[in-house]
Amino acid sequence: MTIALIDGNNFYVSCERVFNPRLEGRPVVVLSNNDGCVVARSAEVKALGIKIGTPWFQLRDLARQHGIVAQSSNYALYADMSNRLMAVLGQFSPDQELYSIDECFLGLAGFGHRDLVNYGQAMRRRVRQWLGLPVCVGIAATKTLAKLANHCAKKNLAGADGVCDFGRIDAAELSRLFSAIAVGEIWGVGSRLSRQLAERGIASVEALRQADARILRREFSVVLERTLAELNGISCVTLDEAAPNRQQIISSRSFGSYVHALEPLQEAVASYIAIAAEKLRSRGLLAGMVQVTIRTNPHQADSPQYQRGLTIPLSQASDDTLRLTRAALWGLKRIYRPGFAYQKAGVALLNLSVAGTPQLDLFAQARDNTRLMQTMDRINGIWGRGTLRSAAEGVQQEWRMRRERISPGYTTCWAGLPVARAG
DNA sequence: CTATAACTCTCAA
DNA sequence: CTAACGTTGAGAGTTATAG
Repeated sequence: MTIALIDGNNFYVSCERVFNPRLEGRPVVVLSNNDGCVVARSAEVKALGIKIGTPWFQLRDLARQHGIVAQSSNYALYADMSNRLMAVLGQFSPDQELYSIDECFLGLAGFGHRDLVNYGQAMRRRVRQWLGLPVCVGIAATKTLAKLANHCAKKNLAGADGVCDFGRIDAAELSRLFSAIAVGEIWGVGSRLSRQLAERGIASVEALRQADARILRREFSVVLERTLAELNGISCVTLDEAAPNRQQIISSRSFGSYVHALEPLQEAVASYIAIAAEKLRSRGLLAGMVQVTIRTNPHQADSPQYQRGLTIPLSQASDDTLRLTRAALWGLKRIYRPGFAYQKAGVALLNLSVAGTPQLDLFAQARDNTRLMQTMDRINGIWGRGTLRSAAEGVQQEWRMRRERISPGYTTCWAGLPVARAG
């Protein structure tokens, strides 16, 4: 089996640059929701040593000093660019697994072996020409190795020019290459495992590859044992083209500023339910349980802390925003305590089942507002989310998150387009 | 006791 | 100007609970 992993370079930053070429060559970061932390960095920012996840307010001086441009994240834009990216890459293989917003695997079985580097370069050229986005390509025998090859392509290791095919590198050179890569770069090896492995003298990819499977199994987990097999070219993680149905749908956000009273919390929870329920319906699912959570700011250690959640089972699975909202607000009332500065609320839809095969409740009373929901989704699909919404979501919504540096919805909203004035 | 639900921890992007 | 630290999803392993 041969698998390619294609990954966007600095994806969010690159999306911003497509529509704002003045950002080209300048240090650019994209911030998380609420303009909180750095979630994407241009090469110039990485060169300054700024780490992913750094709170933006800690960077103010450095940013001024180096002229760093910060953008609020614009997920509508990135999702739209992602769809286009996946469509272009899908032209290169009948077997495609969408893995994340900027990554996909392509199955390259039966593509021959000599031309794969060229084939990868062809992908890069087409994506660059059609979308303006830079990507890198990793090619290898397993998903884990393809991810690692992609890392090499990004870092220009082993003479890669944006494409790295482990199939073209001989065993001795591969060993040398792997000895120079930290074990934490491996897919599935996070910070904790890296530390524990290092304590046992396993610090590089090569060291892990040479490790004993039984010992890894005993001292760590099945997962790491699988990773080891994958590193040695034995495929354990299959290419999944059909995305499985969701097990849960979550919508949670921090507030733009602290919230104390119950009413704004109710508005936020109702709004988050509306978002989650819309996603639920778009996937043709029903929720059997609704979970609601609220919490204060855990970073503010000296102010009173409170965190609670409650899961509410529904008598009958539903995709009706109004019914789900009632359940969530019922739960919120039970967990809410006055006297705290709430920083975040969230909802989750759980126990999901496929619509059309409902578990009927003999004693069911209320009926879902199916037609109303369809109408609402259609209107909001045309005019934007929240155009038609339940009164529970509120009007002013002062708790809404900060997005002070948002770019226009270039591909998703007419108002976002720069207009050339006549005369 | 077992089976499962509920919860915690880890990882990923 | 202030003050300010993300979101969503999954799987494995552990603990609590029901029968």
